[in-house]
Amino acid sequence: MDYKDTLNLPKTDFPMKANLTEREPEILKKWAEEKIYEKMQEKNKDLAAYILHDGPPYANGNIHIGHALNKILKDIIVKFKSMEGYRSPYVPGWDCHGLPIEHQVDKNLGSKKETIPIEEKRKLCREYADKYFRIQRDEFVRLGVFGDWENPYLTMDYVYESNIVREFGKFIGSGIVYKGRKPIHWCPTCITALAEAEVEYMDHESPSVYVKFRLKDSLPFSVQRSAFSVYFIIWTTTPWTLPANLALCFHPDYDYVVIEAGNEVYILAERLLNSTIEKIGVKDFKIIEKFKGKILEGLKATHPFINRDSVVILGEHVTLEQGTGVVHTAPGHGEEDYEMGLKYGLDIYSPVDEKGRFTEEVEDFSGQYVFKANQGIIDKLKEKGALLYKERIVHSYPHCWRCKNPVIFRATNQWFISMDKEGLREKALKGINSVRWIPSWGRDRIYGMVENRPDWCISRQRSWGVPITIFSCKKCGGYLMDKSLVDYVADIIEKKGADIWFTEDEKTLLPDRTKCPKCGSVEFRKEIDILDVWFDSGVSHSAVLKTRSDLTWPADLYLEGSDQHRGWFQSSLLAALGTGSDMPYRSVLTHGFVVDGEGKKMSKSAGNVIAPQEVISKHGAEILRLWVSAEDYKEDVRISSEILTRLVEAYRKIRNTCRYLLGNLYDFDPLSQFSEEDLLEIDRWALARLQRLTGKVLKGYRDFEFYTIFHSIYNFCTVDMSATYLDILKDRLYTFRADSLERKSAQWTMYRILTTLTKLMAPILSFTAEEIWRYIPKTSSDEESVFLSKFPEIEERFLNNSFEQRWQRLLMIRDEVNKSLEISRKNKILGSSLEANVSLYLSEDLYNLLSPFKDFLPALFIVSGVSIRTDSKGPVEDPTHREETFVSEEMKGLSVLVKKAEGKKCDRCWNYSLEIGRDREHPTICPRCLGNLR
RNA sequence: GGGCCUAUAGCUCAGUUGGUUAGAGCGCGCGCCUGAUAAGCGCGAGGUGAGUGGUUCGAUCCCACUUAGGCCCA
Repeated sequence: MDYKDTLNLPKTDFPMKANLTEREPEILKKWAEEKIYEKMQEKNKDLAAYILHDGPPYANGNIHIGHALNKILKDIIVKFKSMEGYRSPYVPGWDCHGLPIEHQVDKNLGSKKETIPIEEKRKLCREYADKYFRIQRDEFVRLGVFGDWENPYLTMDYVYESNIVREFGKFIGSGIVYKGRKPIHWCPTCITALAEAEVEYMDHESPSVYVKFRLKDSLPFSVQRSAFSVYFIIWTTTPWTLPANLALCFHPDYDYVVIEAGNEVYILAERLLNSTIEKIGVKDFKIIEKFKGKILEGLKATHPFINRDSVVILGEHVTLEQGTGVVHTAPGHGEEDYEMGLKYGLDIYSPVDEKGRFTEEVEDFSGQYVFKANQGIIDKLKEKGALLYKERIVHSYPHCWRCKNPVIFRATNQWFISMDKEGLREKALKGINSVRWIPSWGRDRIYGMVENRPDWCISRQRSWGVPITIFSCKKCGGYLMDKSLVDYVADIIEKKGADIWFTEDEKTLLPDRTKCPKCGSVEFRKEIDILDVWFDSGVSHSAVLKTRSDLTWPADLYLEGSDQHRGWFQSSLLAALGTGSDMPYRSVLTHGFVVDGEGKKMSKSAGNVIAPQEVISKHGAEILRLWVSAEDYKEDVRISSEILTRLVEAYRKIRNTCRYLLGNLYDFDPLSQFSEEDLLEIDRWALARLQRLTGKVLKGYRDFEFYTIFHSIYNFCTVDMSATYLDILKDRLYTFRADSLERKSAQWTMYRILTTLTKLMAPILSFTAEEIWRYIPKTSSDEESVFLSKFPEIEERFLNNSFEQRWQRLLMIRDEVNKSLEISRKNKILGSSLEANVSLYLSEDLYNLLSPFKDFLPALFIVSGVSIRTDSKGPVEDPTHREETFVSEEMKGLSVLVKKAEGKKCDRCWNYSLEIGRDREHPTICPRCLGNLR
C-alpha cells in the first residue's frame, strides 16, 4: 500500500514560479479595476493625515533608475502609513516648464525656431511636456506605485500657472523683488542669453597679457625703501574686460612678495614669482618684502588707461595655478567677479551692448566688437607702458552651442529676490533648524548653502515658462510693483493660461484706468522674462497642498535625492518663507544616487547604465522594489547584475516560504474553533519570533530604515521558518490526523504567520503580498486587498523573555546535534537524519533544560530517537563509542553520540521504529502512524 | 579648489558609548534528501575592518592626512 495518499501533504495553486513580468500587469489591472487606492483613501478618510508631498520630476524623457528609487521609496512610505492608520494620499506631480523641453522643441523645429511666434512655440512645448508626463506616469504606475494618477499636478496647468503668479505676487507684496544686474553667458552672434546647458567648452585662442597697475596709496608697512613706483601685476586672457576693471583681487592668506626690479617695484604672489618674471623678462631683482594678501585690502591702484581707481579686494577663489596671484576683477564680466562685486559693493559694470560692442562709455573703443578690440586694448596698454608681456594661448573657452562662436560674460538686467532685505535668509536658516532632516547631516548641507547663497535670480530670457508679470511705465520707466496688479493677471491666467501674457497687449492685462503712481502715465510695457523653473516647483507647497481638499499644509515629508538641497528643498523653503508662509515641510528625507556595482556613477559613455525598464522586463518591478528596500539609501545606492541576481534569489526564498505556508493551509478554516491554550510550545516559539519580527519591521518602517526590514523578513523566512520551524513541523503536519489538535495548532500558527508576514511585506513586495493575500483562506470579513487591511502590531502575550531564551538554547543544542549528524553522514553511517538515534551526554544544567522536552527532542532534531543522560563526559561506560562522540565546543557540557537508528523505517512517516510489523493489516508502518490512520 | 557624505567577507547589511578568537543571511565549496521538488536540509571555507600616521595601556570604533567614490558648487 502506498501510504502517501494517507498523508496531509501541502497543496496549493499558488505558483512557485513568480513569472512577475506577466503577473504584475494583471495585478495592476486588478488594482485599477477594483480601485484599491481609492478604497484605501475612503477607508482612511477620518484618520489623521500623513502627507508626503511629491517633488515633481521633469516631464522629459523616460524614467531612469533614480526616478524608480525615488518613487518606490515614496510608495513604501505611503503604503505603510496608510496600513498603519493614517490618511496618506499621494498626489504625483510633474515639472513642465523650462529650458530642456524648449530645447527639444527647438531642435525639432530646426530653422523654423527663429520665426515661429512665441505662442506657437509654447504650444509645442506644452504638447511635448504632456506627452512625456503621460509616458512617465505609465512607467511609475508600472512600478506598482499607488497614487492619484488620474489627477496629478502639472506645473503647466492653467490653475497651477495662475498660482505661480499669485505666489510671485506675494513676493512683490513683500517688497523683496528687485531688478538688478548680473553677468550671464551671452552670445553676441545670436544676441541672446544662454543658460549653462547651452554653453559648450571648446579650445579657443586668446591673447594672454601681463599688465601692471600702479599703486596709488602707499604700502601699509614701512619698507618702502625704494623711491620707485609700486605696481601690482595681473594676468588676463580677456583684455577686452579691462575697461570694466574695478578691482584687483588678492587671496587673504597667500604669501605675496615685493620685488625691486630695475626702476620699478612689483607685487605678486610668491609662488608665481619665478614663472612671472621669466615671462616679463626681468633678470635682476631682489625681494624686499613678503606679506599676506589680506593686509592690502582697501588700497587703491590706478587703472592703466582709464581715469579710474581699481580697489584691492580679497577673495578665496584666487589660485596659484597660473597668472600672478593678483586677479583682475570686472564684476560685470564674470561669475566670481560678480560675487566679489556684490560683496564689496562694486558696480556691476558691463559697458558692452547686446551685439558684443563697447558702448559709448568706453571712450577709445566705443562701437568696437570686443574680441576685435582686444588688439587695440593691448596697443593702448603698450602705449601707456602698462603691458609687461603678451603671448597667445589656446585654452578651453565657452562657446554658443547653436552658432559655435565664443560667448562673453555680460551683465544684464535680471529680476532678483533679495535674501537679506527683509531677512529671508535669516528666516530660512531658522526654519531649517526646525525641520527634521533625515539623515541629520542634511541640515548642515542645506544650512551651509542658504547661509552663503546669493540673491535668487528669478529671471530667464526664455519662452517656455511663466512670465514675470510686471509692468513698467513707458514714460518714466518705473515699475508697477503692486501685488493687486499681479493678482489681476493671475485671474486671467487661471482661465486662459499663461500664454495670454504673450498674446495680449498691456491694456488687456491691466485693469482699466491703471496709472503710473510716479508720473501718472497710462502707457505700460510688460516684462518679457519668464520665471526660473525652480520658482514653479518651489511654490508647489501652496499650489498643491493648499488648493487640494484631500491634502493638508504643511507636508509631513519631502523625499528627494540629495541634489535637491540646492534644488527643490531650497526653492520650496524660500518660496514659502518669502511669501509669508511658514516652513512647507516638517521633515525632509534624502536618498543618495544610484551608482554601479563599483560605486561609480552611471553614464552612457561608461556603459554602466541599468535602466528600470530593463530590470522590469527581465525580472519584474517587484525585484526593483526589493532592491530599493534592501539598500541603505542614505548613501549611494549600488545596482549591478550580481546584486539583482542575489535579490531574485532572496525573492524566491520569501515567495517559496509563503507558498509552503499556503500549501499547508488548504484545509484550514480561519473560523474554526481553536484555543490558544492548546498551542504546542514550538508553535508558541514561532509566534514569539513573529512578534519580534513585527517589532523590527515596524521600527524599520517608522524610522525609514527599510533595509532592516528586508534583512529581518529574509532572515525570518530562511532561518526561523524554512530551516527551523517548518522543517520541524513537517512530521506533524503530514502524518498526524488532519483534524488532530497538534495539526490544528500548527495550522493556526502558520495562518497567523502568513497573514502577518504578508502584511509586513506589502509596502515593499506589493505585487507578491497582494497575490498571496488572495490565496489565504478567508472569512467574509476579510479585506479584498492586503492594502485595505490593518498593519500588524506586536502581540505582547506571545512574548516572554525566559521562554525565548530557553528556546534559544534548545536551538543551539539543535545546531550542535546537526554538526554531529553531519560527521556521521560524512562517515556514511546515515543519510537522512531520521536514520539516526542520538544520545546526549549533558551537564546537569543542560539536562534540566532538556528533560522536560524529552518526548519532543526527536521532532526538534528530526531524528528517530533521542536519549539523554547526565554524564557530560560522554559514554564512559562504553569505551568503543567514546571516540565517535562529538564533544561540543560551542556549548559546554554537551556531547553527542550518533548511532544508526535500530528497527525498520516506517513506510508512512519514515521514522525508524522497533515496533514495525506487529499489525497484520499494516505490517510496514509504526504504531504512531497506525493510530493516526484509524 | 570648496561644502556635505561614504569606505566592515564575492553581495546586501549588523556590531563595538574604544577592551578577549569582527557577526548574519545570501552566494561559493562539500554533502544529504526526493512527501515544499526549476524545491527543502546540513556542514564548511571566506575579512591586513580602503591606506598612512596620531591620541590611548588598548582603535574597526576618536583625530589628521592620503586614496577611491558620490552629490552640490567653483
